[in-house]
Amino acid sequence: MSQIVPIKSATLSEDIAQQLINAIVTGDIPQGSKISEPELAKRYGISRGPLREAIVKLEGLGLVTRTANVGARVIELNLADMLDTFTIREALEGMAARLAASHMPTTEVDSLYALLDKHQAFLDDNQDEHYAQQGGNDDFHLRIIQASGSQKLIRLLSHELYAVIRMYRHHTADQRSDPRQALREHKAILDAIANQEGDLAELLMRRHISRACRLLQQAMEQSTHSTQ
Amino acid sequence: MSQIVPIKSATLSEDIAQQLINAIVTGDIPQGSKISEPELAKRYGISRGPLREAIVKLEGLGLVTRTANVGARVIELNLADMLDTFTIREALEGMAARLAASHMPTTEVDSLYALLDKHQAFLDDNQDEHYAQQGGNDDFHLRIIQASGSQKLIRLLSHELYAVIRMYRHHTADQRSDPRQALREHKAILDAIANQEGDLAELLMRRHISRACRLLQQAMEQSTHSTQ
DNA sequence: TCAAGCTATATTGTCGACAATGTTTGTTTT
DNA sequence: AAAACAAACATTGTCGACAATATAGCTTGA
Repeated sequence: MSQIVPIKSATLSEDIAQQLINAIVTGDIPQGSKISEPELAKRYGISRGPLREAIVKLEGLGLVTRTANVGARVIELNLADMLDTFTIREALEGMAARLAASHMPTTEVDSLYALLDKHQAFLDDNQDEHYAQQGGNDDFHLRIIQASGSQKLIRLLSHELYAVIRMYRHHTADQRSDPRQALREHKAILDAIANQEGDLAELLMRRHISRACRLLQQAMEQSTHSTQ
Repeated sequence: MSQIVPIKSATLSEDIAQQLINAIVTGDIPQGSKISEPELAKRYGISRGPLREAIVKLEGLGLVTRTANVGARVIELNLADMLDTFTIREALEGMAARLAASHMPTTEVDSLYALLDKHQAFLDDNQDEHYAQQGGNDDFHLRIIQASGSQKLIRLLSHELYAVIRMYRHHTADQRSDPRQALREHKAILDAIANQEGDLAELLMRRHISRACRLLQQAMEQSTHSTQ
């Protein structure tokens, strides 16, 4: 439970915040565990000042909860919270798809089609399936979010929600996703965006996320205790 | 530009954060202005430690932006950002209405009908019209959000987004809202929720917010310079 | 033996001071 | 006179120490 790799940011506080985010998302700092300021300060070799600022930021990201005069704890993952998280994601990312349908330039549309073709090739070759399944999936989604042009959507989704979502993925060993089905859905969404059909794009994105949610739910119900 | 009323919270940091939120939302600390740590620390009679933690929290709420080694500034209100904000609100609060249609107990439905009746009475008597127009409006919306049962929706909307929305209201003098039309829309939304028609409730809520957004937009375009 | 209260310990919250970075002012040079 | 450099100043970032609160362990009493 370590990996104290300095990320060299402008300020110690940001640096530590990023390290803590990584540590929590990957499970390096386990869910539900207490955040001890003296311990972490010693581990990272900093004082408690910037560390506390980082913790306040984590609270804002919803990765830890704080109680006055008691301290911070990493959130605990459970089914209800996961469903809650994906409800938000469905609403926001559906809206992002709608906006992308109006805003996305044709060059970016083409670029995304190329990306999906690459995913298709990965699947056909069965080569590095995991990439297409995880990173590739996020890649597509993040670019749709970017294309929405909404600064607040970008921040809420890319920087805040996705931390928790990745945390759920990391903590759910078995990922019974169906990459080919996901890719089909991605293509349908992109088609709608290319045709500037905002309503349809939103609808398809919401269904797509809802389906991913159900898959994750099944995986979680399967391994109720293996996730601790 | 003062009002240093202690709010007596468990911790100085929370206290100051709440005071700063109020000060920014009401315009006591003007939009775009620099947040000087020494100045504020002296004004509130605290040290810079808890003040900085409060500022980090404000950054998380999107009320200030920070630059490393330079400091924090209050956000600047403008049309694009307002439209962006209401886009998020439309997506999230639409989802809240949908969930409320499934979750809201009949007792709460009745209670909300009573609330709307009270608003109706206020309007008919033309007595304290401003209350029904502002506080009452928020009252209704916040209770729908509560009824969604989603902790994350409640937090995102009630605690984060609404701060910025209130800021826009405070900074836009002329509020050409049509309280009677708003009330009609509220009733329609509540009807859909009472009938457990989630799709309809979401649709109506989104239209309702979209309309409020357009009204605010007109008011802002009117007084482009009076809002500074 | 268990519960309640007290004491000792550890952790969080706050403070003032120092270091590092940005900003402003004044000077010099072209 | 304008631009570039330098020094003085102010602000932010970080630190270690102290105060306040919570937790753990021990003692006492029923």
